Amino acid sequence: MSRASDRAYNHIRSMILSGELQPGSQIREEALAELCGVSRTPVRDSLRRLEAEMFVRRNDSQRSFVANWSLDDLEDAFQLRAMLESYAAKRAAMRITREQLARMRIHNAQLKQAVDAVHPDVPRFIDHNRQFHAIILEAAASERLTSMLAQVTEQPVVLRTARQYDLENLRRSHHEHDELLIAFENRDGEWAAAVMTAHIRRAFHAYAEAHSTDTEIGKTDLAA
Amino acid sequence: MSRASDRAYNHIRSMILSGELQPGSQIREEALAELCGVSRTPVRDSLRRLEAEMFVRRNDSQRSFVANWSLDDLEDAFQLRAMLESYAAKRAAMRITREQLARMRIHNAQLKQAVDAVHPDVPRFIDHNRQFHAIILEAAASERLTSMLAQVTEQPVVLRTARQYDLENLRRSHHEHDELLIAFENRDGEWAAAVMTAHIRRAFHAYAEAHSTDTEIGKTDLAA
DNA sequence: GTGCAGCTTATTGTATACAAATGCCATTCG
DNA sequence: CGAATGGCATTTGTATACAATAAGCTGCAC
Repeated sequence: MSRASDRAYNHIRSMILSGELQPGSQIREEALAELCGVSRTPVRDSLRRLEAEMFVRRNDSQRSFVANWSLDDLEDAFQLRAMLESYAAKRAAMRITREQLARMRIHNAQLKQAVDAVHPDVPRFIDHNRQFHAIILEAAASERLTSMLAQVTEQPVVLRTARQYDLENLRRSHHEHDELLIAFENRDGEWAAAVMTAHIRRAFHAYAEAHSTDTEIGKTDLAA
Repeated sequence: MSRASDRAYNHIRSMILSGELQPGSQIREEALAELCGVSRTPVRDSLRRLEAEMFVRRNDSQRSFVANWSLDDLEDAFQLRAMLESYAAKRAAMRITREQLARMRIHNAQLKQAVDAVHPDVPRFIDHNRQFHAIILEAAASERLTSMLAQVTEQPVVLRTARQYDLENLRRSHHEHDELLIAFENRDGEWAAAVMTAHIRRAFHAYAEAHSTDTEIGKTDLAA
């Protein structure tokens, strides 16, 4: 982390994810270099990486822009995520350890608490949800899969405002996680994969519905 | 293509795929820079890209190495490829044009000729096969999918010596392609996806079998 | 007033110099 | 004799300078 290159990468990436760098806006190496307090060299390194991860795009005259996804792109990403994460579940079912299962149960209990409390804490839910899924990926033990999933899982925050999923949906996630845990305990990869597919698809539909009703955000952010 | 950076990228990539740069061997920026006739800067750019595409790996002290895949990694790649390419087939079924179908038929006829001739021409088969699959990807029209598939489709040549698939297997590929074409004509995405899954899986099994009997290459190339 | 030409400016590409870090080897001390 | 340590060599990281390219603008001609 002490490398300027890594700092620049993380900085830029988080600026994209947080929406600080707006989708579609042009990126100038010099400007980012000043922002990160480094020279253009590490910024360029970072841009190449982010480009490969499709967070950054370039036009034919080598100008860089923050990726701006259409709703189609987004649905495509969710489809890919459903497939990849189901595959992860299948692999994980064969390899997962008791210790990993225990950690998953903890996170699942925590995310349940987060939405069942009198004052629901959605960010906390999101965090434990993320960790729950991360353990599956860890158990799947495929570097390639991990890097591919990163590309379709992390998305700019402007496209998934925190309050968008209603609590009912969040609670259903919790129950689907329960079912995943049972599938893992039985080391039933097919079952785990099927549950995961349903889980991700449902999440997307909830998401798409929330956005189709929210015409204001939908119109402005999802326009090409 | 006139950019030194692109030239370096293509050069290094092809050296990896051809086996000229052996899996596991260390990469020194300076050496590659001389080889490509450029400075270290574009070489570094290329290495970052190739790293993101998992053709190049780095240890914890920032040294780069040509990726060296285990048999497990390879099977993993094929599984991913089966999923991704099935998804491509599904998308393609909805979008493919008459013109694209026509081109696919031409390539399929050509690859049939290549293996049915008195002197079978395996490289020619491979080329038309590649183009056949490329058209499906083109019809699927998903950039993300395209870049992901590139990572699991292109592999060092040392791991797939030209003669490895016997002609019988190649002919079966031709017939599976025929079935894909019918599925596309009927715009039946599920069918196309199912055929594609079977197609890729069979190809992997033929491949794995050829390699398990060829202990010499298997031992030397697939060792960690 | 409109369109094109050429220049000006902004931005990226490349090379090089130097700094930092890593690995290797030899030397020394227990 | 083995392990630890210090310094040297190799390799990568970063900054900067300059070259090349593309965009934008100004002014001229029609």
